[in-house]
Order: sequence, then structure tokens, then C-alpha cells
Amino acid sequence: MDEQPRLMHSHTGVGMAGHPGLPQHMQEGTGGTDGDGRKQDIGDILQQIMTITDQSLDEAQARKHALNCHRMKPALFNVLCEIKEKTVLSIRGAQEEEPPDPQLMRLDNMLLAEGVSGPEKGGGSAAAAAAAAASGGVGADNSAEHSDYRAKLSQIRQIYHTELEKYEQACNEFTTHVMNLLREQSRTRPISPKEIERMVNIIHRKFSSIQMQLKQSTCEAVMILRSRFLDARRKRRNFNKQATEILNEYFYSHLSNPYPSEEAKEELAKKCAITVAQVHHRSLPPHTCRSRVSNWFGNKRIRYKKNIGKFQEEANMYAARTAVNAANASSHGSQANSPSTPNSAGSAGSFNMSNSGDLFMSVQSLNGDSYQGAQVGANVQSQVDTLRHVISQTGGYSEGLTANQMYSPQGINANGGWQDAPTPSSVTSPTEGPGSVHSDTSN
DNA sequence: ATATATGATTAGTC
DNA sequence: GACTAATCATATAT
Repeated sequence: MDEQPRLMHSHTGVGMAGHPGLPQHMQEGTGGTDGDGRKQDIGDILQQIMTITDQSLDEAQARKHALNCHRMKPALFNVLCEIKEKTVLSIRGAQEEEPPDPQLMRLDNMLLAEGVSGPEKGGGSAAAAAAAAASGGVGADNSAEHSDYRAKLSQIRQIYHTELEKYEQACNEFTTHVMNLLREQSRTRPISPKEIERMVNIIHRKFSSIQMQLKQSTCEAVMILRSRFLDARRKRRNFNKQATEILNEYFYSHLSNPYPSEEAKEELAKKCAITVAQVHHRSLPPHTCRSRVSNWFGNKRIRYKKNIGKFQEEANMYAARTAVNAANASSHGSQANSPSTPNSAGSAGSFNMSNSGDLFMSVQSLNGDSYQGAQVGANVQSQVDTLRHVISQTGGYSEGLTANQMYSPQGINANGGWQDAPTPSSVTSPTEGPGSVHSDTSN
């Protein structure tokens, strides 16, 4: 009876690499219930098997066939299967159930959140969808802003899916191959269905570990992409000059109350062609055009208030510009001397503009009184008249050019905040002495 | 290379 | 939810 283990051993060596053979201690007590004649039969058979390697292939094949057809084969085979099943189960019956890997779950969740795994297509990631939803009316330029990102993301997505499919396919192929092999071998050596199943499990585990690596590197790629394209803070983009002009124009023409309404913000965003920008790296809603305008106004307000002196020049310039614009719009009859387009900032109109700005500056620096002495051309002088008219019309600065304070931070109260000034025309500062703006409010 | 300007973020307030 | 004030991190000017 001590031949059984050796039989399995010799075969295992051929067929299944790494499969544990039957240990010696199993020899006694299980198989030896037959008579002596049968023992002799088995002994013969085993002897034949042992000599198979010495024979030619054809011969071996023939012997194999003979063995398969032997009358003892089924019984023997069953016994072997039984023994093996017990052994294998005792060796590693414990670790069948496998808890889900937390890291794999993490990766899966992230890929799902980024829209890489998840449902097919649909315009890209969940974040992008949120962007489209959040930006509302100005969604048009949104896609332009993120098309690059989305293209790259879908590229990653495609690679991911291709690779995943490849692995899946390879896994399946390999599994069927192994299964066929085992089934084939199960005709000649004891392989139970359970064992096949176990083997399949092992294969799947191996392949899923490869998949996890794929998922990991995909996650990394997405993270890099995000930080490269979407973190607006890291890749800050200044507004273009025109946008800044428009925003400044609004700011300085509403200096008494520079808090644009939501509609106004929307309007400004549209006029400035401000695009959305992604904020944060989570699935938080992205920045809307509106909130970018809000950012701008928030920054502007705080920085203006902090150092009014620094912004004086800018303030005067924009005041003049707005005034000229308004003048051009309202009284086009008297505009023979200013052919420039008032609206397009930084274009051909810059000459007149800068002249006006200089004028206002000199008004400021000279404290007003002697501004007539500055070398200003006649056309500028006529503009001054227009401006005075316009300004008094606009109601912002009733004292006009002759006043000392052309452009005082009227709206700012003692606390440093903009008090609501619904009627700007009444908020002039006639009581304030010259230059008081510079001294008391900064810092 | 350094300083300043500037858009975005964050904590805290109302 | 919008705002302020402080701060971050980058873009741009020097």
C-alpha cells in the first residue's frame, strides 16, 4: 500500500507544478481494503507507470490508454480523490473567505468619483457635470475652458478601460486554459472540482492584484491631471486687460457702493468673457464666472480700502474714462475733438484717455486750485467742460473739477466699511480739507 | 533674483 | 450666503 502516494507524486510532478503531493502518513488505513490479488494488480499497474518515462511516447500513450481502461481505475481514482480532498482541506481550508481589500475599495471609490470607472461617458467626470450645472447660464465657455482637461481625462479613462478589459480577457483565457488542463488531467490524476475552483480563485486573485496596480496608477494619473489643469490657485490665470478694464470701470463708477448684484456680476462676467475655473480638488462645485467676479470685487474692495492713496491715480483715470464715455454717449454733438472710441480701452483712444488721466492726476497732486496752469491742450480743456457737465449729471461728484476732492472715498465710513450710499449725489465731501484722503484713511 | 500684483482660498462674522 | 481680512501661490514687473 505504500505505492499510492508515490503514484500521485510522480504525476503531480508532471502535471501541476507546486501542488502538494500526498504526505506519507496518509498511506495506511485508507486504501488497503481489497484482497491480495488486487494488491498485486495495483502493484503491476504502478510498476508500469513508473517505467513509462523510459518508454517512447507512443508506447506511453498506449499504456496510458490501457490504464484508463483498467477495471480498477474508477475505484482507485475515487479513493485518491477522497484522500487528497481531505488533505488539501486540512492544509488550507481556513482561508477561503477573503475580506474586501480596503485599499482597493478606496481606489475604486476614487475612480468612481472622478468618473473614470463608473457609468459610460456622459460628458466626462462627475465634477465636470457639476460644473456644467453650477455655471448655469454661462455654461458656454465652460466647456471651452475644460475641454483640454476632459480630453485628457477621457484619454485616461479609455486607457484604463482598455487595460482593464485586457486583463479581464487574459484572466478569463488563462482561467479557461487552466481549467481545461485540469479537467484534462483529472482523467489521470485526482483532481476534484473543488480544487479546480480553488485554482481559479488563486488565478483571479493574482489578476486582481494586477488590476489594483492599474487602478493605482490610474488614480495617480488623474491626480496629476487635476493638479495640473484644475487647481486654479496653482495655475492662476490673470484676467486679460480688457476684463480688468471693465471690472475697474464698474468698480470706480460705483465706488460709493461697489457691490454688484448677482445679475450685475453675471453681466460683468459675460462682458469680460470670464471663464469658469475649478476650485478645490474634491467634488465641490467649481468656480462660477459670477464667483470669480465676486473674488475680484472682494479683493478690489479690500485692497482699495487698505491703501486708497495707491489707487488714486487709477480711480481718477477710470472716473475720467467713464465720464468721457458718458459724455460721448449723451452729447455727441460737441464731440468734434474726441474722435476716439470711448469704449474700447487700450485702443486708439488712449491718447485722449491718458491726457484726461494726467489732467486728473495733476488736479489731485496740485490739490486742485491751480490745475488750469498745467499744460493742457485746448481740446482737453473742452473735455474738462464736458466732464464737468457729465459728472454733475451723473450725480457722483457734484463739485466737479473745481472741487478739491475729485475722487474721495466717500462711501467709506469710519469703521472702514462701505456704508450703503443709495444716493451718491449727496455724498460729496465738501467739508474735507485737501489731501485728507491720503492721510487719514490709509492704514 | 527679488518685489510687487493679483486671483483664489480660508477662517470668522453677520 | 455674502462679506471682510488675512493668507497663499502664482504671474508679472523690476
